[in-house]
Amino acid sequence: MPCEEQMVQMLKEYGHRPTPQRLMILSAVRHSEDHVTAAEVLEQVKESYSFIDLSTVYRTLDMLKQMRLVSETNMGSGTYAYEWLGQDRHHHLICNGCERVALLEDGFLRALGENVSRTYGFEADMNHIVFFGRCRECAAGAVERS
Amino acid sequence: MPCEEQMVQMLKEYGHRPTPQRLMILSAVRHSEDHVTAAEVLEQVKESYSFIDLSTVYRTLDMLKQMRLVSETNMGSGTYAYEWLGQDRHHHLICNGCERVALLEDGFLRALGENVSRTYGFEADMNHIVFFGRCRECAAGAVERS
DNA sequence: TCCTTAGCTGCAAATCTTTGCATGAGCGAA
DNA sequence: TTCGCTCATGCAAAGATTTGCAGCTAAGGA
Repeated sequence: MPCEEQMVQMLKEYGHRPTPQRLMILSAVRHSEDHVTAAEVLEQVKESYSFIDLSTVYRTLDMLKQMRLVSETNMGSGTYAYEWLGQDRHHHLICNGCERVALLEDGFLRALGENVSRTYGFEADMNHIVFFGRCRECAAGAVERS
Repeated sequence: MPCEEQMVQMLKEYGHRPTPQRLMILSAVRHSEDHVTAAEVLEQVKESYSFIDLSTVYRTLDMLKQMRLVSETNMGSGTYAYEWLGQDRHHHLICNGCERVALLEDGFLRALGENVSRTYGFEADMNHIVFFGRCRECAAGAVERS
């Protein structure tokens, strides 16, 4: 009960209309365990409303990103993952060698964000950052790549 | 003279063949003042070799990225910018509000990179990072977006 | 309640990037 | 130098995301 109303309120606050489509998309992202792609959101919403269009999903996700309710992360090969920004901020380290995904504690980036803010007055969105690079094993394996 | 040979050497070292296409693409990126897009590289290479294909450009840029000779940066609206990684590492702060692009000194990220390396043993590519967020002015302007 | 206006949506098309495949070009061995 | 193998390329098609547009809808004022 409070969840949906809260969302409606939030959208209005930002001058956005709380349309059914938006609420469905919002709910789909919010109640996902993990990152989701736009296509996955589409599938999920289609279960209750089959006329939903992918472009609407993208547009809504973009809006949610602007509102900082959702993070958008480039996962490498041309796809984006979206994630609800709950309390537990976290980030990723993706290895270009073995493609393993490791967790990066928020502390590192929070510190950087504050630093940047102090220096440049720029409020960086440090919500869900991905750094690409090489994990210990692949770095040791030296010169071998894809 | 040394420039081209050096590149050939580098490619071979990594087990890649120094084909004419690759050398042309490489040269195009290397001698660009600023970031370039794949399409811009294509145009430039076409001046000397009109059969070059966009997919070859993408594939080569990807290879150069793996070799850490070039950085790939998501510039927002679905396009990527590529840049030769010379001595002067730098990064960007892009405002989601006014789309202005500001410079971020390398020191901030070098520190973070070393920190991450120490803690996780992960060698992050901190070559050309972009953080999105809000600049001072837009943050002050509060609730107004796209 | 009805009207007006601005904002949204679905659809279709455009962009940008990636991938599959057959042909062709480099490189080392003989 | 020639042969054979592997890697690269160009082309075409597939994916993923963005954009333009006409019709539809929510929200506030009359």
